[in-house]
Amino acid sequence: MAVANQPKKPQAKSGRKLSDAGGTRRRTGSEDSKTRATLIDVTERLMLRDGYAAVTSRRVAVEAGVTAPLVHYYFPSLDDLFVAVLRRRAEQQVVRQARLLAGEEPLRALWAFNTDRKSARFLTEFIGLANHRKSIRGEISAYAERFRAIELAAIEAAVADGRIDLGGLSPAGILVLLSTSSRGLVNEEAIGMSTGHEEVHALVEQLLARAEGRT
Amino acid sequence: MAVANQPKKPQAKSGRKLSDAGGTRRRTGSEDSKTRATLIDVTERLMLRDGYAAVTSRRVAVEAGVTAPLVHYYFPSLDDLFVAVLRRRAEQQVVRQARLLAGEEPLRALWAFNTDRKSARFLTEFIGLANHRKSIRGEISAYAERFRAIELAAIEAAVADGRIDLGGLSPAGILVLLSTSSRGLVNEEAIGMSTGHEEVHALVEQLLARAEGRT
DNA sequence: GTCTATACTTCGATAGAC
DNA sequence: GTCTATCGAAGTATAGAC
Repeated sequence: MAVANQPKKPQAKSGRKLSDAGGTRRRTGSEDSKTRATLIDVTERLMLRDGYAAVTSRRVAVEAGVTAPLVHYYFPSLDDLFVAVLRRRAEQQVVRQARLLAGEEPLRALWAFNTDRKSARFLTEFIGLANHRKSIRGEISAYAERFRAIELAAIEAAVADGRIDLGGLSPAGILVLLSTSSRGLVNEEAIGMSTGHEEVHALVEQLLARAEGRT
Repeated sequence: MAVANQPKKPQAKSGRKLSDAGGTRRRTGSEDSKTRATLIDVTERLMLRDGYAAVTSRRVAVEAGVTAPLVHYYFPSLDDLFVAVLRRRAEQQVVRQARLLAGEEPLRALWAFNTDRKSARFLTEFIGLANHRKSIRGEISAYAERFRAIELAAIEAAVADGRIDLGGLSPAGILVLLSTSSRGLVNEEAIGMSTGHEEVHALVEQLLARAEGRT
């Protein structure tokens, strides 16, 4: 008999809030702790290598050489950890993106930016995460939309001053088409698919050449 | 968060095997059991609603109104369950796809087929799963490549007999471009993104009209 | 300010009773 | 052919010692 799982306490049931619901906030590690940064690094690596579902406090702890509870000291809940990764990454990307889009060939830059393995994989993981953890969905889609808005503005500006010529095609349409397919390509590649990939790259290059000149 | 709880068994560390590694296969439920079909139904629903990471034997059991061990009776490991979902779904889709692609407007059919919410969400979940559970990655990408090959053949045939005119653009390139972006669109939509979506649909319609005629 | 001890829950999976 | 009893590992999270 013994030990059949007794009904435990009502116990806050892990209600998926960021940090703390509204009362007694538990203590957290300082923003500029080296350990904290390491935890974010490790989480990034895990997400890229095995997907968001592979991120657990224990695994992050092992990879970082610390104990699991320490992870919760810096990030009370896993959602907090994911959000920290998202924010750090987004801040870095905003800078990189601005530099790239300012050049003579914004479309080509966009394609390069979005086919970057790391960026594409990240965005995909976060989209999957947004679907799974509704509590951080808003944060994720807000960032994604923000990037898109910046890119759209860059393309529209380039069309306006004649740096690129889309032949009358919608800038927003082209942007989304390129963004989504670059992401898709990288994800397919990651699982070993390859049919048609070379052809898309050639096709896109052809379209970019037509819009921005040069072969 | 669910995530694999792999037994630490000595068992050939060569990675997960489907069903049984090589000896004593445990008993399994019959292929045509009603319960078995229900478990696959429930798993599909869970994957669509909360993502692959939300699929646990316990959750599946609750939703199906059975006990958790019964899930393992039909599907010794969770990977077996995922593979069953994949196979059943793929078989259904092959039929649907063949019917659609045989028509006068294969490109339009392709776009419709791939922007179907359920299909797109599924493929995305399986790609994520392939990344997370490497043991079934091959199975997943093999199916995806098989679908792509069929689609490619359909497009090439349509180009050959003049039903569509791609203006010299690569059929494989166009195919991958449409497939990846349709999937991306659906996923973005699922998390609440919308910038540029209308424009892509219009853009694609424009391109399809050019290739297959008609407005 | 940082980390350890530890609680409690849920996981995948198995053995063997019905 | 189906389900109960139960295991041991791993999961998130909290309290309180340094």
